[in-house]
Amino acid sequence: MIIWQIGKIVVLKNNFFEKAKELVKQTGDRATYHRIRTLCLLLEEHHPLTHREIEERLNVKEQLDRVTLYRVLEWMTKKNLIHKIAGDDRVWRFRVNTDLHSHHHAHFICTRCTKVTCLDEFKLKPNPSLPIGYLLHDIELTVKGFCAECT
Amino acid sequence: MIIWQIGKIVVLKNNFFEKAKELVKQTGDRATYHRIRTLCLLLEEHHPLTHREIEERLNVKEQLDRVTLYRVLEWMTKKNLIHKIAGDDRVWRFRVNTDLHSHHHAHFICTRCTKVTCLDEFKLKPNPSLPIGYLLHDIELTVKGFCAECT
DNA sequence: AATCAAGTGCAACTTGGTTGCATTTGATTA
DNA sequence: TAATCAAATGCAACCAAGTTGCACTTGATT
Ligand SMILES: [Mn+2]
Ligand SMILES: [Mn+2]
Ligand SMILES: [Zn+2]
Ligand SMILES: [Zn+2]
Repeated sequence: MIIWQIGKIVVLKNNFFEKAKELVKQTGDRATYHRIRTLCLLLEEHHPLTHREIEERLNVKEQLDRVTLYRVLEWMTKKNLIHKIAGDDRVWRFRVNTDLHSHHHAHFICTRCTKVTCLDEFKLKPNPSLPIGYLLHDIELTVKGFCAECT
Repeated sequence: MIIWQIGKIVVLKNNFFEKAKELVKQTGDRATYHRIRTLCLLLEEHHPLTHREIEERLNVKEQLDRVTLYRVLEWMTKKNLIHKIAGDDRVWRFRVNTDLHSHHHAHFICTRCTKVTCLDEFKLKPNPSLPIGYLLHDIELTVKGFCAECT
């Protein structure tokens, strides 16, 4: 447990590496270094990240092939450790699924700076009416506009 | 005004070319052949089309450069003649904006056949609460699952 | 320590979309 | 009707996100 202090803001930084390791092991698949490291990063983050952003952050300390990262992210999505969000710039953004942060909420995307924010306030009604024969898997609600910094 | 009959279903096919021409002229910008032709096609269609799908349909009769089509679609979006929908396959889909078909409704995307259907039934509440400083421009609600043909 | 499928790195590829620039065209004007 | 000229188009080259194939490496199991 590390404590960061930025100005007057105190941030408690939990031991995300151990948490990530545990979560990866729980899937039953191999607990590889890159899987743990990537999940660890996503656990730390407060907003969804693109493949590029993740790659840049991870490559600061140790090299990681971009194809491997694509496969790691794909695997984590399949294992429900993370979820991905389709942006207006045709780029996926990834965010960890925790108990607190399920993917049943809306996302805000700033059309000026392209940053994505999760709108946890927004609750969606779980069973909308669909045409006959249609099967619902997921609902994605995206709000577009300018964020506080871009207004 | 042409009438088509498929089995017992009678379809009235309006003069979309003249309608398209009129709509393009109303913008004040140049009423070019490709703009009119593309809008004409989208007026006829019952569901959103990708750039590819539009290109294929238009190239049946006369050649049209793909870059020009990209620019025509971009222009029509800017002029609010059409709107585009972000799909899970990282491909834009375009659909005409008519008075009846505003873009304030939800879209269903089949994750098996990738077809997109407009859910005109779905109404969205117009003013959701956002964090302070955030400015809303648009809401996009996408429902994912299997369509009637893929279930 | 030996085993071997699962995971990784690398190169080559695919695809949707963009950019720069020379040529053509549609509305305006003479 | 012909001249004009910015707007629109066609073409080639480019870009970036994501995928595929295959040889090499590694983590769990024995
Ligand atoms: Mn989210
Ligand atoms: Mn629509
Ligand atoms: Zn912003
Ligand atoms: Zn389908």
